Amino acid sequence: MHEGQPASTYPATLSEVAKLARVSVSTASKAINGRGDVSEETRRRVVETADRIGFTPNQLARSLLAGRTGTVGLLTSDLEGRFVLPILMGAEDAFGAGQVNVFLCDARGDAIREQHQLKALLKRRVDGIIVVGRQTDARPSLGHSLPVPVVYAYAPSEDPSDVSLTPDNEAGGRLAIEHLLSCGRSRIGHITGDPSYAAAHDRARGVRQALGAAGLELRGEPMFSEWSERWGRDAAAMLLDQHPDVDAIACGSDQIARGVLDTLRDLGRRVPEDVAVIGYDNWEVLTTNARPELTSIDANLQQLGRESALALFKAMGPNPAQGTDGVRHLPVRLVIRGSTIARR
Amino acid sequence: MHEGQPASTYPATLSEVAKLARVSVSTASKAINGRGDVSEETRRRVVETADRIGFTPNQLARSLLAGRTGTVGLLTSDLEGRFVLPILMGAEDAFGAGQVNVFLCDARGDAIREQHQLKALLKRRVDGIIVVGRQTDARPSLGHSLPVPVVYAYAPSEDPSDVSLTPDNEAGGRLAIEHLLSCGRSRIGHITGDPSYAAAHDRARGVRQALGAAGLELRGEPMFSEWSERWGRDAAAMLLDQHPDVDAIACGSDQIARGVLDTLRDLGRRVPEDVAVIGYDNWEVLTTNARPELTSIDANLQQLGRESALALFKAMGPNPAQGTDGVRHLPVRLVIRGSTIARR
DNA sequence: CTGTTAGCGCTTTCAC
DNA sequence: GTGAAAGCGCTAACAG
Repeated sequence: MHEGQPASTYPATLSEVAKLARVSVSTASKAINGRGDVSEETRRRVVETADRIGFTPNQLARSLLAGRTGTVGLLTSDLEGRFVLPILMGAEDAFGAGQVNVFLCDARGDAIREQHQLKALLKRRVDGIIVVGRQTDARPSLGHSLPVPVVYAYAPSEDPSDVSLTPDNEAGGRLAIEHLLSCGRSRIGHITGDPSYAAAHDRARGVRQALGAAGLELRGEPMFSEWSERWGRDAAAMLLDQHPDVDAIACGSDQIARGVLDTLRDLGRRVPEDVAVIGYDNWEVLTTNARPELTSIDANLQQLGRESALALFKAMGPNPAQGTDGVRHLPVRLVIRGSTIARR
Repeated sequence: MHEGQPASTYPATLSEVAKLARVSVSTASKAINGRGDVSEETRRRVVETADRIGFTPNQLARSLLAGRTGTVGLLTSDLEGRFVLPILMGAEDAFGAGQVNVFLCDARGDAIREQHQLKALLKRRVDGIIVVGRQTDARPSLGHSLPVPVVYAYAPSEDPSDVSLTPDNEAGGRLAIEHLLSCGRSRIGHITGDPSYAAAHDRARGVRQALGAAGLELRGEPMFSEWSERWGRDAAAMLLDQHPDVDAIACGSDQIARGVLDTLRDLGRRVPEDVAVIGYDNWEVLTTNARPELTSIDANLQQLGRESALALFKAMGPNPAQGTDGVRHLPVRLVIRGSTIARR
């Protein structure tokens, strides 16, 4: 298979192929796309010629004709990309590699910029748009007056008639506690992050539910402040001071959990023997390097991306199934490591 | 400004606008693009009509005609996105928001997949391609037979006639040491990562250069193993055992530095008073949460992205300046925090 | 100032 | 089997 022509040359067109193969453009088209009835010999000659001069079909022309481009816009405000990349990968998987290409646009959390990017995507006739936020708080809808379907991933839309997919943080909180309970813990504290995040409250609610279901209560109130190791360190010290008997700490993020581990170590408490610790997010760089390695809740973001792509795909198809509207809360997953169960 | 029409409707075309505004398509085109001579009144009428029915010009048609699409492919094997995202942002900045859109393709480190993605990008007639690797080791060239210019970012191309931009790791190593020297340190060890990475060797070379220039020698040999906190912890213990007098440790990554900090703490060495520590990468989640906060070397990836975009831009333009070939090593930057200079 | 014409590269009837 | 012709949506000559 040839690699095309020198960089300076103009990309070959179908009519050039046709001329060289001494057939008409339409025949060349059919030959190359395996369509229609073309004699085996003609097809061979055309394909060979195309290969020789490095013909690459112009997808723009095809798209113009077809009315579909096979492109999708990923509109994000997730500067760090912790959420957007797994979602991108999941989407690429779901669409099937090479079938669909993704425009990644970063709006930098700016509504004006988002409108710009949206306009640009529409001009390029994307077949659909996935909007990825960086928090799980509901965000304003792009509206229903768009000519393409939209799916909201991670950050759901405020509008319940939009299609949104977001991790089930409440279930995550429950899952964390159920695991701690199953490890024989019962005196559990909860240190979490920024109270302006819905995620913090959702997880805390799950924590309370699971404790309540077991007839237990949280040690103290959930402690809110920020998603940082520093806060984890400080809060852990406070918690241990006020409730020296805690035998487990559920954390709102892995960063916080790392801080908690540090303080426990400083205070001479053994993990997990004296106090078990569980994080949230399963951010590998933090969890697998911790001492001991950190048990955590994984939001299955790649799966979320795949599902988002699937939902979009469905909405892009001929009969955009109506029943799938609203916020879908996707299951999360427990990843057990040494901070809750002693390794041998 | 209207938002377009209901999702079900077909996107309006220019000829529809023209019909409704009772002008010809060409006049409508001129009016909308502010081109040619159109009476003020006609322009107003056309623009108003376009707005009313939510006309969005079809960029595919424009591109087909213009021969340029205003799109760029970002071909990456950087699964985590630590490198690709800042580069993407820098590129978006450099191109000017909304002017250019970026197709992000993940090849998952697979050469076959990369070829697929490349083909897809060429079919879509991207105006240029930026290839982003996840290591600074040279990678195989995509070849010179492509119809569009290619710039290699982070991972340079093996082919010296390609345009490559990569951080100057050697300078980074020097910068780290020069900083430690300026802090009055002289008994310096070097703990770094995977010896199969060029980055590890380049940084180590810089370290040695700067020490040599000051008439000093490294304490022991550079210690290679893996880019992890665990290795940082283990190596630090070893280093302190063999060279108890070290007063500074230059680390090959922030992860390693975090591990080093942990061990120093465990052993009761004060940082930075007894031992100064410097990391590499300036990965915020690691540096700003460390105790004390970690001084580090920042590779200016966003800048790298901007420069890559600029280089591509130049190569995409009418006279693709020839003199810019080869590997450009971009300057790195020291970010001073509490692990090398005591805070008051 | 405005409209007519041609054509970007391709696919798709529909005759031959 | 093959080719001629129309047209996707738009812009850029050129006449009028």
